Amino acid sequence: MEKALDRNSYIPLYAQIQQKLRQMIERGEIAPGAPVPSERELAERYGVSRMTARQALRALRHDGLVYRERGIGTFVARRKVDVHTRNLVGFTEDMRQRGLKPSSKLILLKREKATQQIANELGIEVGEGVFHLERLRLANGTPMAYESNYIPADLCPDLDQYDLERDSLYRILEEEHGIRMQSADEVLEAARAPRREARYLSIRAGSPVLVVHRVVYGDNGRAIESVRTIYRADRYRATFHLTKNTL
Amino acid sequence: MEKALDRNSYIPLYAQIQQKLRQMIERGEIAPGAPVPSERELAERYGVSRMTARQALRALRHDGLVYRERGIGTFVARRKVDVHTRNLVGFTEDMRQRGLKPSSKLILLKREKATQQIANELGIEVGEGVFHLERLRLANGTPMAYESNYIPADLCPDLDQYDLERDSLYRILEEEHGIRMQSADEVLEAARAPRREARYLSIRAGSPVLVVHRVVYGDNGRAIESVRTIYRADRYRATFHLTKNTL
DNA sequence: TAGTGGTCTAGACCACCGG
DNA sequence: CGGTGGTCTAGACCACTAC
Repeated sequence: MEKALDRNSYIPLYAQIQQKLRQMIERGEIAPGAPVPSERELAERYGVSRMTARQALRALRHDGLVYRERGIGTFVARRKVDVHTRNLVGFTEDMRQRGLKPSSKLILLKREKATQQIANELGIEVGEGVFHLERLRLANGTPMAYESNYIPADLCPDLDQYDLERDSLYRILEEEHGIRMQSADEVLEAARAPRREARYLSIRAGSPVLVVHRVVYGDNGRAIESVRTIYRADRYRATFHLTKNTL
Repeated sequence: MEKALDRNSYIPLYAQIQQKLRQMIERGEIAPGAPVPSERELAERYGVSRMTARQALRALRHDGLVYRERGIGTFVARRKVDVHTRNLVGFTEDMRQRGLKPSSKLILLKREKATQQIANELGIEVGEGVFHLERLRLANGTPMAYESNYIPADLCPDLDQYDLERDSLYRILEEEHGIRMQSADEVLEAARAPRREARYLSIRAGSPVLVVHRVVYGDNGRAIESVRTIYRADRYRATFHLTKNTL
């Protein structure tokens, strides 16, 4: 039954329960609309307090996998649209979740001084060092997006030492520099493709594109990067799951 | 000092604390980057347990108003981009949050039988009754978006009795029929404006538009509506706040 | 009435950080 | 060292739902 939790693990108990339930749901062992074990049942089954079981269910609800009805129970959500949940991942992971093979072509990697606008977005002073990174992003070998990043240079002074065609920026920041993303603000708009980016994307200048501007914050509240991504409108749609903030 | 909570209110204690803190932050009484009272301090100040104070801070973090650092404290977030948090609100409330005056022009309100696609999106059977609602949405009197809704008819059989030019659909569903939204899936893409909608929006056919498809779920997990909104790209940008799901 | 989720208590230990 | 947030306990009462 593999019901036991590892109480010595560095993974919190609620996260272990969450993980088990997530697997059961994603494998289809619990059908959409069918009930998930109640808080009290989970608590008894795994030998934890009800508050701990509750935390697992709350996280699943936040991800949109279940919905909860007072007085009735917790049920597997019946999703109607394709959802890749878009949980604060980079291009590399985003493409993988969509079943596509990501790759990159490095266009530019240069240390610059922050302009007024970039400084503002990153919460640093004008003139401070930033890395400016531009990459063409491909999915299964064809152009998907054109991405322009600005990263405060002091966060990662050796960024130009890495192979940013093959490596993931987020992986470098997280695994090599211990910088973890915690949240992000995103602004999405439709626009006409500028000539230069259109050429890289193999589309006609003026074609509609989806422009995503994202500022990512680390767990110390500092802005980690400001990135503008221009997606081909015919190849990319952004998906989100929204919840009422009664957490 | 107005520190007291109303323990007889139907508003939970954590929500009352959350509300007070939110006000203080939005009024600028606590500067960006400055610390918010700690969990233990809030607990003592308001005479609640630490778990209750914690729940208030967790909700504020989910909304992106604060960030938390283990071993240090909780701080007011330094936001870099304009954020209207887009917390599962309708057009009416969205515009108000942006400081614009919303209005509507009713184009169509008709009871129809669900097509395969609509039935699929709403999780009902093909041929079941749905209301089809189309409205031109204005902000400060100028066209902002063209919206096409489908709502299961059994949720609100008298929908055609309301004045949907002046009333908010979400208000009717919530206040008149007790149907509360709980979550939604959204898919955003850029496209060219179709001729018909372009005319309503006063833009040229083929101009770029932002297309938002949203399926809203109620607190019983049922789909409440499926809506496609075509926004003028030059007037509208969608904003989101994303958080790592470590709630 | 029995079961559910929502809220709340009054503690506890831990890892982490600053001085 | 004291303070912070992160986790966890073992209860409790409530509103709500279904039977």
